[in-house]
Amino acid sequence: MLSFTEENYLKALVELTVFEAESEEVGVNRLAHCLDVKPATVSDMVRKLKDKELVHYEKYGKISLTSEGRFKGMMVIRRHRLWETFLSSKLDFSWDEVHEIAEELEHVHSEKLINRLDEFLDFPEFDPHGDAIPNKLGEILLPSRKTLAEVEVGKSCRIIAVRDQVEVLQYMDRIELCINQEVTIAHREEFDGLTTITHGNQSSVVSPKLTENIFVVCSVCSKAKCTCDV
Amino acid sequence: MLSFTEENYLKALVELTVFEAESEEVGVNRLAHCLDVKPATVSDMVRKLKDKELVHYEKYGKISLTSEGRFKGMMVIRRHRLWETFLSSKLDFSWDEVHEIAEELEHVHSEKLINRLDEFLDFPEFDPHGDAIPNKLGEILLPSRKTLAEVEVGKSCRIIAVRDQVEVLQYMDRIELCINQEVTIAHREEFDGLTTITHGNQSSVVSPKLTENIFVVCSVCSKAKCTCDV
DNA sequence: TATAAAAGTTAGATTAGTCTAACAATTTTT
DNA sequence: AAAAATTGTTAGACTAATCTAACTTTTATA
Ligand SMILES: [Mn+2]
Ligand SMILES: [Mn+2]
Ligand SMILES: [Mn+2]
Ligand SMILES: [Mn+2]
Repeated sequence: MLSFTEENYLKALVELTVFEAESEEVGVNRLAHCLDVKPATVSDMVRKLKDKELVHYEKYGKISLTSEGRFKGMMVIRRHRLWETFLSSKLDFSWDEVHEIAEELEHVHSEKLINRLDEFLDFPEFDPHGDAIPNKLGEILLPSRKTLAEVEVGKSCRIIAVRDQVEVLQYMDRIELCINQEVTIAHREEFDGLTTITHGNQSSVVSPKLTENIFVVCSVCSKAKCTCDV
Repeated sequence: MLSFTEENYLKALVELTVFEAESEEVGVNRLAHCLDVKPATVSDMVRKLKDKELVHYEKYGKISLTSEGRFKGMMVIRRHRLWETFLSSKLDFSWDEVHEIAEELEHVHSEKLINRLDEFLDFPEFDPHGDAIPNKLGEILLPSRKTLAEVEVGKSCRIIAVRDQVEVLQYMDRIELCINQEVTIAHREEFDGLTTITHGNQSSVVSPKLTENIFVVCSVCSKAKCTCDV
């Protein structure tokens, strides 16, 4: 059985090498920063994960997941996102509250529990932040998506996901932006990226700090399967 | 924030000094046995819990809970029993499966979560094994109850709770005994305590190993409030 | 290509929780 | 009340996860 710590390393590795997907491998410093520990700590731990055949790694080299490591990490993310969905849809938590609680729930190991929960929730495809939920085989839909910061002036798009950070989520609530909403880029200031968007009957001026954390697809694509460029 | 380990010590102390209630205090050996660790380990840990003002304790003396320790321990039990109820009533787990999973879920700390869960379950009074669920103030109903082994021959009683142990629960399923069921003591062998009971249309011969783990009240009393002797 | 910068490793320390083995205090029995 | 049994404590060791500080390797740059 993996410890909390080991599970968190695998989860971070999936996020860095599968979701962010600049590359399938990652350095010690990057992983350390992501887990908020020192590189020395990661150096040690990665050796342990290698002994357990959860990562590929050679001294001074890059870290990547084995297929077992990837599966185990994906299961942590599956649990995290299913619990977030449960908290949101059954216990009426708001989307900015669920992450913190799911950080604990994701480490409850019972496989039967998570599959029953999945069924109880009617096999949801996405969590409250629009992130796809891996299935019990560890497979996940990775829709091609852009950030709102990348959409050209004049174009329209639909929000399909948001980075799961309390400040982002609360800010979006405040200006009444939400998932599935149609947004049009009315104007973008070259100087600082300040963007004027229209959504619903409103118009807001937002900074890249927000737009870089909002993921969109072009308006005409279906939420689940969009593969076009916005 | 308390660690898993500290929470398990407090939970065990509540079980020994509140529920079993031979006495409000307990020795190092007894607690060690209950937690499946060595007395040396408990000696150390109890000093730590004393520093945190969770227990009363003097070297070579007995251990007892402070009111803060009692409250914190009671909250662990509240979480345990609410999750067991959730697993049983919402996710269709059988009563012998829920304990193991609740041992992990009970350490998820969010107070808001547990109060929302309580509401979602419609404020249940008892868990699937008939044990009362402490309220958010740490108060709990401790109904006077006997074990089935103590009921006299010829008398009838109703099962209100069962010790939460997989083997006991599975055995009861097998002979079709369950909570709220009416049972009559038809005969008891002096020699070895083997007891013949009638329940429903059946009759079974059961040993003290079973009857000592089944809690009952007299038939006419209400489940929740019985204070009479069977 | 030599040097500087960045990235990564190692050694040694710390904390939590556990153990065994030896010892000490308390309680029970004779 | 002395001896025996039980109960509890301490010392020393171990593992997991972390840190800092010093050192080494790799990469980038002048
Ligand atoms: Mn999250
Ligand atoms: Mn999420
Ligand atoms: Mn239980
Ligand atoms: Mn129970």
